[in-house]
Amino acid sequence: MSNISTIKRRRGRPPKDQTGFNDTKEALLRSGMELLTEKGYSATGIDEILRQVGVPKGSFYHYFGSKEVFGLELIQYYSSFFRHKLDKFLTDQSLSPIERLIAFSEDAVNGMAHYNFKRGCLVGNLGQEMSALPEPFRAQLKTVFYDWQLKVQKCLEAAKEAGQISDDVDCQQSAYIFWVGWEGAVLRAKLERCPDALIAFSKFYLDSLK
Amino acid sequence: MSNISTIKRRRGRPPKDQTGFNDTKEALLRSGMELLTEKGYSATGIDEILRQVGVPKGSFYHYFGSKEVFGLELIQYYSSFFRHKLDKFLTDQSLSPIERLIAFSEDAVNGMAHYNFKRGCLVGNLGQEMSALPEPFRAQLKTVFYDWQLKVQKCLEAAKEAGQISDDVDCQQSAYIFWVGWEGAVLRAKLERCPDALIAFSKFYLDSLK
DNA sequence: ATTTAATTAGACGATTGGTCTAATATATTT
DNA sequence: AAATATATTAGACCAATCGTCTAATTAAAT
Repeated sequence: MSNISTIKRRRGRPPKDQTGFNDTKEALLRSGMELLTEKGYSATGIDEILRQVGVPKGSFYHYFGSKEVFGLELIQYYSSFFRHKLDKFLTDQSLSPIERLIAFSEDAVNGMAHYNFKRGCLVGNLGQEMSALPEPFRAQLKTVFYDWQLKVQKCLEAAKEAGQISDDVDCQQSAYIFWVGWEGAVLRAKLERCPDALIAFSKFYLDSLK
Repeated sequence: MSNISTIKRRRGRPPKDQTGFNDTKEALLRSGMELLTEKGYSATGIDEILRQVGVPKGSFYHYFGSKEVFGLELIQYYSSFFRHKLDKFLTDQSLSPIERLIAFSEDAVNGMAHYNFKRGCLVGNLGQEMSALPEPFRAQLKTVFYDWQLKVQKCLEAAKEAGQISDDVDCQQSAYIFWVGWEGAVLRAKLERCPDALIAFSKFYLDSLK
């Protein structure tokens, strides 16, 4: 099921570690990311995360003041993970701008297929749950979407420059629409356990740019 | 907050009621619909529904064998509620086919605004939560989407007939896309607590039909 | 009048969620 | 090296949640 390391940690203050890399905290975030992209915030219990990582509750509350704080850090964690993925595709100079968008969407299809369409997008999941979430989540999630939107916008501008898309396209607005629709497609792909919605939306969207 | 009737019910077998209308069961479904469209399945507790309606647990488990059964009935309840709304707009003969779609989306904007963008779409919410839900939910949700899709498809075919949209439009595929994107827009509207996404997607979609 | 059916009332046990304090081990200071 | 401070784990604890089950109440059916 999951391949998170469950090495037993020693009690007490750990020996100095110049790498500055925190194993337990990292593992908690990784596990949280897995579980929350699958089931969302409310449906995921702390105990579940703990069990998966193999640490007791004390560790969790040592690193995170509460589930809410954990959630907020997780958004950051996920968003920086996803930002890299986006950059990898959307600034790939070996591809034309439109090819970059296609590459991103193909990768997403593969990614979702890899987990049998059980995992979606953390940001989308949390957005859907918004009214059950602590209010501070909202601002954070909006910021993340805006960040992603900018990256798509840049890519569209490059496409326009290259004459791949119509001059009439409003790149900012169109990038906004992309994420609106894309999250809908991810949702639907999870429901149908198949990539149809992702593929269909991607095609539909790219056609609209001509 | 909520205006569900919390009339105290009498204990014991109720007097015969030829209307066949069940007050308590109806109230539980109504309350469930409110809470689940806001917070989803996992985040909503049975006790919360009970409290809102003002009945004890015994009543709940008298009418519904389990939370799962309740959820499944709720999907039916919501879907028939929504079907009426869809029909009201999408078969309104006083409007042109495209105007019907516009009317639907305007009504949705008003509806969401009315609840301060806290409530979304029950079916979308549950779709997002899918991996945390009992498996029988999946088939039911897919069926509902298919039903809605057919209604939009009919409307698009009428639009084509009337020469309002391009002959090239694949009405079935386009109706599918509509719901993919629309659910994304609802999600986003909830997150941003404003109708921008709904309006933007609606415009974008209609433009694509030309 | 008696029995049967429908419904509410709410106690109960198992499980889980989140918080908090104590125990333990290493680092730092003197 | 003894004393103190810091980092981390261990897990007790209480409140809430879920689902079950029995009793109580009322009306219908016989």
